[in-house]
Amino acid sequence: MTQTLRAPRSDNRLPQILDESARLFREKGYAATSMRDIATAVDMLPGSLYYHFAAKEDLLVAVYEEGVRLITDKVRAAIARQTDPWQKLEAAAVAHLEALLKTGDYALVVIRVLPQDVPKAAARLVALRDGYDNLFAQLVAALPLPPQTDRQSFRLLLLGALNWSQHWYHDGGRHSPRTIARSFLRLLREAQLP
Amino acid sequence: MTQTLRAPRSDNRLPQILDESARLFREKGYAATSMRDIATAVDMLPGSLYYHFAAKEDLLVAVYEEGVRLITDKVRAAIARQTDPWQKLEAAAVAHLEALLKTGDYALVVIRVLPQDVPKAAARLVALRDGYDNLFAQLVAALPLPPQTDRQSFRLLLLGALNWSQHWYHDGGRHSPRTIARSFLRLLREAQLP
DNA sequence: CTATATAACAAACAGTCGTTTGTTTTTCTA
DNA sequence: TAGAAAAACAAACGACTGTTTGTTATATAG
Repeated sequence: MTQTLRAPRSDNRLPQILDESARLFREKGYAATSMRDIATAVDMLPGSLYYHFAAKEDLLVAVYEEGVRLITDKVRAAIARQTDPWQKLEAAAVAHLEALLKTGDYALVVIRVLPQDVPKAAARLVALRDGYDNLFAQLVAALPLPPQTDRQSFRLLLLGALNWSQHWYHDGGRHSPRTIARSFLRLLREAQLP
Repeated sequence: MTQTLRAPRSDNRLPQILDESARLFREKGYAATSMRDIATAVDMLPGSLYYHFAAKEDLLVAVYEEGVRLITDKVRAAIARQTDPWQKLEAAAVAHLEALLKTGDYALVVIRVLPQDVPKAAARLVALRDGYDNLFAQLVAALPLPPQTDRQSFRLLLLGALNWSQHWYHDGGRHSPRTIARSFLRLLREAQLP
């Protein structure tokens, strides 16, 4: 067999394209970010981007996938270090929020760009998010809660509040992502204590 | 004094323009909605919209203001019917969520369009939102909570979860906006009971 | 009835959009 | 070092963008 595929060039600029795309998609949103914006940011001509991505939507999907992968990895790693169900959930919440607010732009794109903004790729984005949501559903399922507790609402309450924090969080604030996540969880946990 | 101002025409089409703008801004977002989209929806020519609004941004601000007014009115009315602090908050949460998920498009534009999407009007939008947030801050301040409770986190947790519900709520679901708001509040309240 | 403010049309403006095409430069492999 | 693949440039395509301008129809007040 002949080696038909060549190794990618060493100074690959694809990461840079993704980085700047993530930054712009997060800052301005998907629709308001033009391919020319991205091209300018990476110091290329607009057409050159189409060597790496067939369409603007594919560029977003790539950023989105990387964002989901990033959050998922962080949360999985955080969970693995704990054994107690409540501590697992707290670790997950902290990791989730730190991924959103500290990791950078990829993660924020995931919760800022709506699937409906990218009709042709919407189903793919929704599937990616659902897979992640399932992670939290399992954590909540493992909690020792009173039998009448609505675990779905519990998950939606926590995850919604965490995701919404992007709108009011700012870097120099009194609370870090870690303390925010912890104080949310404390408010929720005290409900279930004797 | 002479009457220089004339009464507006009876079949004023301004409400229709606002309605369709709200619908489109909610469905597609601000950037992805064109003036031609709106003009088509109200069966006008694009240029005719500029008789009513000087710019696209002004159209958004008008929708946004109406949205804030709508939510605020609903919540204020709901609060007024209650006396107990917890019941006031629950009534406010229910009204808030019903305004978002049942009232229509105006209210959703308020939490779906980010101020940063409209640079020239951003400050105005932020001010409108802050005024509304203050309403909830007062309700939380009135709650009989243990002294060590972080009331700011409490408010952000509740309001964030309520606002995020737009992303997963769908009309035919098992839970109505009212039951969602109530179950969120129950999860939060049980923490503070003896 | 007529004057006038209201509200729309009709048509275009310059600029930007995502994308395509053909060509050139750069880099790695054999 | 020659050849090929990778990665960029250069330039344009048609469609669409927010907006402006001049004109026309319509309703209402005097």
